[in-house]
Amino acid sequence: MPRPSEPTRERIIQAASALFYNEGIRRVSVDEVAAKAGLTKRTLYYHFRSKDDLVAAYLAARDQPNLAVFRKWFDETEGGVPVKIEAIFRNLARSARHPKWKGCGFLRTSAELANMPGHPAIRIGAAHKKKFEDWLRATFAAEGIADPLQLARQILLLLDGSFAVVLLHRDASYMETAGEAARSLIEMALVGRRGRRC
Amino acid sequence: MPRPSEPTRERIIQAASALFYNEGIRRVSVDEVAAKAGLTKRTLYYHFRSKDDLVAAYLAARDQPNLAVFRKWFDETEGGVPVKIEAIFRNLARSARHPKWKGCGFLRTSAELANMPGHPAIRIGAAHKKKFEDWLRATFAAEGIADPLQLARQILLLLDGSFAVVLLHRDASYMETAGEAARSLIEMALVGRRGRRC
DNA sequence: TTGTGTATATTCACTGGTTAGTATACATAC
DNA sequence: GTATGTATACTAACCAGTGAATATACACAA
Repeated sequence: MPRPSEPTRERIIQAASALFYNEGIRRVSVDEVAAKAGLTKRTLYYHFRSKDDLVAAYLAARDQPNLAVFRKWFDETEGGVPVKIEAIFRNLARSARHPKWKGCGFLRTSAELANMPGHPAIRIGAAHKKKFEDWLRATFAAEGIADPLQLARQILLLLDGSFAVVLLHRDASYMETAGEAARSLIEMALVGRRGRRC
Repeated sequence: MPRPSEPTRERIIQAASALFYNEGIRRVSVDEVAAKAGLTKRTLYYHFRSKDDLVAAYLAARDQPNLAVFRKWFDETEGGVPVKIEAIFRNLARSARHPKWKGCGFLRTSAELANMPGHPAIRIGAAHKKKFEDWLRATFAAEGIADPLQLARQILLLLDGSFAVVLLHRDASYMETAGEAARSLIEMALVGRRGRRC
């Protein structure tokens, strides 16, 4: 089967994704990934230059799907922007209650590789979060909010904070608390939109 | 030197602390910790039952000092509670600009050990964050805020979010953004304190 | 149609290094 | 002479990456 190169590469990324997300980067060996993908380590090294490359590919494969889910949750919720953003947190809480949930793969990888600041996987994670931040910023700008970037960053901080806190305490209700804080901040910014006063 | 058992144990924890915080848990070997402490691995295993034990001791040693720093930053700042809390974030931003800063040791450990939910180190991390949350709750309760626990958790989410985001982007200004969000939320809660209306 | 060269894809078996934890013995202090 | 504390030397497993060989598909020539 020399020709169909893509399915093999895809299969390796799927295997790596499951293992790296569930057990962490350094805890998973290249042999384990290869075994899970149903091939040998040597074949894996034909498709990826190094383990670091594979880690980067694992995160790159999660970039678009993750963003798409957030947008979907936003779009499918009826109501104003505060409610639609809060819905993202509520849906996230629902995910986080599944026993296999283990936080945000991007953040956990950046925590585990904190001593390698230039690592390709960290750059991919940073770019991913920037994309989400920019989507929030554009959403708030369309609402006429005065400082949409500042608000976008505050919501992002609440979101990533809830990933960290829920992972530590294994208590998904923190995500709903974060969602309420996010709604408050957005509503406050909307009220101040036209310089209204009490 | 058989007698002075405490200094040896202390020295091991100091060495472990520096290495685990800077490089992560799984990246640091017990041999490295022993070497940094100036003794052999066998001696280390006389004082600690296992590497997991040592990791737990590393976090336990950071519990009280960390909380003390936050309280100090709060106490030494002039002004109301919103400003005093914001000062914590500003001081944290200052720390985070030092090149050796690598986020919150508790959160990074919980991210790295996410597949071992009952690990003693994770329990110590969770207890640490609960103590901070409770200190915030008591502080807000003393101000007569209606739901002090909810507000405490929102501030905690912003704090831990800023640890995660700043570690990923290496941009400490997110901490100041989080501080402004925290101040907004507290001020909003203070205004609503007596059920005031516009 | 058939033979053949070449790029693609895969495997087996290995290297050199690391790692958590231990068996045993030795030293010091009281 | 016994508790405590330290060191040497070891085990058994693991792990990232590689050398050398092999198998398949396809393009092109005879």
